[in-house]
Amino acid sequence: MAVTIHHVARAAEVSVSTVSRAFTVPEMVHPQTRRKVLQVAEELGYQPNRAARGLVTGRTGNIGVVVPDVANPFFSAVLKGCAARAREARHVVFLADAAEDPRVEAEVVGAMAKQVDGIVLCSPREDSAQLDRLVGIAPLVLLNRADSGLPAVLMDSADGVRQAVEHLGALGHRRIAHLSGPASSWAGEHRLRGLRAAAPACDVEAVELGPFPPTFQGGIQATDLALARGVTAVLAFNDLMAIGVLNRLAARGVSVPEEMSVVGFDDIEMSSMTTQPLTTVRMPMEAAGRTAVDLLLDEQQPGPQLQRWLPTQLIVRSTTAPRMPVPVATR
Amino acid sequence: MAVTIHHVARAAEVSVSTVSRAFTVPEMVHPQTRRKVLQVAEELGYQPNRAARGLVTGRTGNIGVVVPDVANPFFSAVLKGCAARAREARHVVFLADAAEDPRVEAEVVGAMAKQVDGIVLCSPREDSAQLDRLVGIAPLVLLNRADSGLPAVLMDSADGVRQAVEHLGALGHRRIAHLSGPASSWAGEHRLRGLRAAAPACDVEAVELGPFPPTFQGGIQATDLALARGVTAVLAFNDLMAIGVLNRLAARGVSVPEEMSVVGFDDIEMSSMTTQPLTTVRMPMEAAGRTAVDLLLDEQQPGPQLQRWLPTQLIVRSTTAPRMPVPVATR
DNA sequence: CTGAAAGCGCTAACAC
DNA sequence: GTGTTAGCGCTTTCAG
Repeated sequence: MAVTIHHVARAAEVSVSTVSRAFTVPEMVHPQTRRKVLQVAEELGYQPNRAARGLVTGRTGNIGVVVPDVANPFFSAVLKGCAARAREARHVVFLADAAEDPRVEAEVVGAMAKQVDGIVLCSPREDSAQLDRLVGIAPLVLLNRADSGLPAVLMDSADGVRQAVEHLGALGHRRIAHLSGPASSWAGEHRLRGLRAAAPACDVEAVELGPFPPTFQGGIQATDLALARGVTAVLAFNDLMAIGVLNRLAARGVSVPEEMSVVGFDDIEMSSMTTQPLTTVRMPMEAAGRTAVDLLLDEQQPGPQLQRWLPTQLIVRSTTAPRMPVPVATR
Repeated sequence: MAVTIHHVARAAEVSVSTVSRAFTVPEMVHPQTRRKVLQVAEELGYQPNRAARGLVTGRTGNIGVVVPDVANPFFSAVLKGCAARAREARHVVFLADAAEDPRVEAEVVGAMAKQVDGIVLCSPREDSAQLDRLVGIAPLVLLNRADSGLPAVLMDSADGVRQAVEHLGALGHRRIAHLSGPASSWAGEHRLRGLRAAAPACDVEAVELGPFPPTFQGGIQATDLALARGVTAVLAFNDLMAIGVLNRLAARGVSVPEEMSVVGFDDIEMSSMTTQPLTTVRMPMEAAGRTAVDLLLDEQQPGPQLQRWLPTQLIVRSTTAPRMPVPVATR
């Protein structure tokens, strides 16, 4: 086995508790002793076993993060935020990819439970009842969903929708399509509510299409439906879909943004990676990850229903108005 | 505290050892006893504490993965592969984002060391000496780099370069630029060797440019240099750069692939997400992650210098030949 | 087949 | 300030 606290104690000619203290409460040991202990530890290459420590303290210094799909830029950005914040707090991140499967989600929560101080559940796919059963297994924070009275980090995408609709409305668009993602998506519901509130207020008609898979292919598939409904703009569930839409529009000879405006959600990097004029609602994903970890670390007293809303912002890349007559106020 | 093995033992009216055995060596306990134990455990919601188990068995059931940047699609794909393979082996993944910083890399290896059965180091940025110091702290597997006699998973990108050069050469390109990424990249070195070997053989002249940051911006920056050197094709370090190149070419009014062919490395998803004719060398990243975990799990006897090479493949999306006169064999 | 007991590496009272 | 000791939750001899 590796070098333990006993080896250090022996070599430094002190007791194990002194070594332990030198690491955990340095100010409690004589400076000289401390120096010697730390030096010996360094020489021996001693690193405290965090698992053993966790066993007795009850706190592990690990943060669990469960995502539906690491390869999804949305979640890898969240993950990056979590990892960064965790590191600042001298914690390490435990990751599980739930492969979009609710059962796997529950399973990994169980597997990580005792090895972490808390778990960030990103856009969990399970239903409320399943979620309830996880409460108590470990401190939980939801990201991108509010449920089961758990603390949650949420993005105000309803407001993002509002900004998008307002923008399009101001340009003269009167009929826009909303391409929804997976039906079970909490964020999707939330956006839809935002859409239904914003559309009448901006004098635009919202055509609700979907659900579609939140992918490039989903975008392709959705485009033809949108085109058939005679809209002049589409609001896609995420950037992957939006890029699919752009591709399909190009294939069908529809020019963007002259004949059709496209607005995407989620990922800022992605939109900078297409040469197409894609307008985006920027979601602060990395900040969301950081905030979720914050909540976990602060969680001394389980404040009931603690929710943190993060703002979203419309990034406009194209301002072309639709070809239809733009109504002018006549007074 | 949560429900421990003692609670189960008490409730099932057996000893802790029996409960333990029911989980770890089921065939060693009487079927009837086993059934009862497992049932009671289920009812109580008991989950073995893996940290405690690890303390005595020496094996934790955790796999550590260190990546320079989770948000990079290349690494998130690797991560996905690792997570998938780990799950199959009933292991969990411990993730650390090293933020492209060699020091952080060494640090997190230390932090994870005792909590994992082994660590996958993805494209480590540290130099050989620093790497040497990590050997022994924990079983290590390198991904995308060969060094310090450690087992490694490598992608045969030199062969990918060969395929790309051969392809371009066959189309009549005689002068192509190679945009390299970070200078310290092992994979970069390896590709460069591939390039230098392939270019003369295919009768093309390779203009080596760089190093550039392996980003969208890096591509922008590199493009102007490439253009000034009068090449008809560029081979970008990765797809992010390639997309930057495409954007910059568009901005400068250079049409692709008529006036310039662009070949990228790495990410297959990415290339399906641009409407531009981007040809790619496909890197089997997810498979690489899986393989790395395989190596870790198999690692009974530390086989000296065990290396696994994964094939790469050119995905051609555009076959336009350059405008320069194509040499025709006259015989 | 099952139970009792000895730790895994560490921290946290409790003494000195 | 420092040492001693009792566990944290679990597996694993060693006896029955």
